[in-house]
Amino acid sequence: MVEDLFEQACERLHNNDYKVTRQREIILYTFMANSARHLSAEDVFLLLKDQHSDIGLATVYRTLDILSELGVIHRNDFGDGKYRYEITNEDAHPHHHHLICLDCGSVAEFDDYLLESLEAQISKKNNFKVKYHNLKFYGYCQKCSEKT
Amino acid sequence: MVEDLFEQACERLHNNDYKVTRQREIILYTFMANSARHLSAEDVFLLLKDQHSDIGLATVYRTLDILSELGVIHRNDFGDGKYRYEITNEDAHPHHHHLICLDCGSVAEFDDYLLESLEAQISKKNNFKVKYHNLKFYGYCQKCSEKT
DNA sequence: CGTTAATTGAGAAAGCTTAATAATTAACCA
DNA sequence: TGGTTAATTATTAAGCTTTCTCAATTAACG
Repeated sequence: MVEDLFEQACERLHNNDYKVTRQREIILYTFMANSARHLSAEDVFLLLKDQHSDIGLATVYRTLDILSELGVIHRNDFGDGKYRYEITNEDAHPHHHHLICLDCGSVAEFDDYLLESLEAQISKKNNFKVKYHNLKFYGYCQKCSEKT
Repeated sequence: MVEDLFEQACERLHNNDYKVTRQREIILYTFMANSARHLSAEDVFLLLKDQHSDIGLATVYRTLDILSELGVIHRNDFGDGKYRYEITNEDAHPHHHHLICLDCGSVAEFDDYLLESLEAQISKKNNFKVKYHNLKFYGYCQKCSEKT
């Protein structure tokens, strides 16, 4: 199952004329090992620093671009000035959206089955071909609510 | 009505110990005169270039921060690397969300009355105090759909 | 009006991301 | 299996939006 994700990613690289390089493999494994987190480019770079200090920051950025273009990872913008990525795994963790705490910055998740019908309505009403949507709720998580 | 917006904004500045300066007035008028657009800081700066070339870019940024903090304008992030602002006018143009064309970058709008109940559900289910939400649909506008 | 603290303009600096380039390497084929 | 070729890489510099610094200016209050 986990291996499937890796194999699938390599296949996508191959099918799109990208080479399966050591650096790309390592970055892929990093996302698989941190599937619960939302990693920025620098997060990834720092995670590699000990074991793979030869991998440059620019390579991390380029790899994140390619992997998100291929849908292997998903790019999020939580409004904190940097993009954050998470591995895509529709089986174990289907399409979802985010709850962002305005106080501590923590990110929780919720699934979005409720949005499907809304998307159809919007498309029809506005003559707009929706490809994807993006929904974020900002507020205060339980911990931060209790603090005050 | 239009004057109300201006008066209201000045009042909010005053109530929050901000001064009503010439620069802030001019930037406010710029937003009122471009209520249909989503202006970036540089857009505003360029609009002022002819008549008010003495107003610096830093002042524009600072003013946008204050006005959006006070809710006079609203800050949008359409994912193109810069923030875009529009004047808030709940009477003439109630709370709404955006349809962003992946081809030409145009931004259309739709109202969001459908989201209110979803927000309540999310709050309850996740123990998360929602303050506001942000919904964007990405896809292709009618024009760009017809091109192909 | 004079005083005072906020605001301003200009330019430097920060922070994230993207090029440029010369050296390295994955992938294909003989 | 080894040679060839074009993609990929590390490093460094550069780009872009936004924020900071600071001396000079100005709005607001009495």
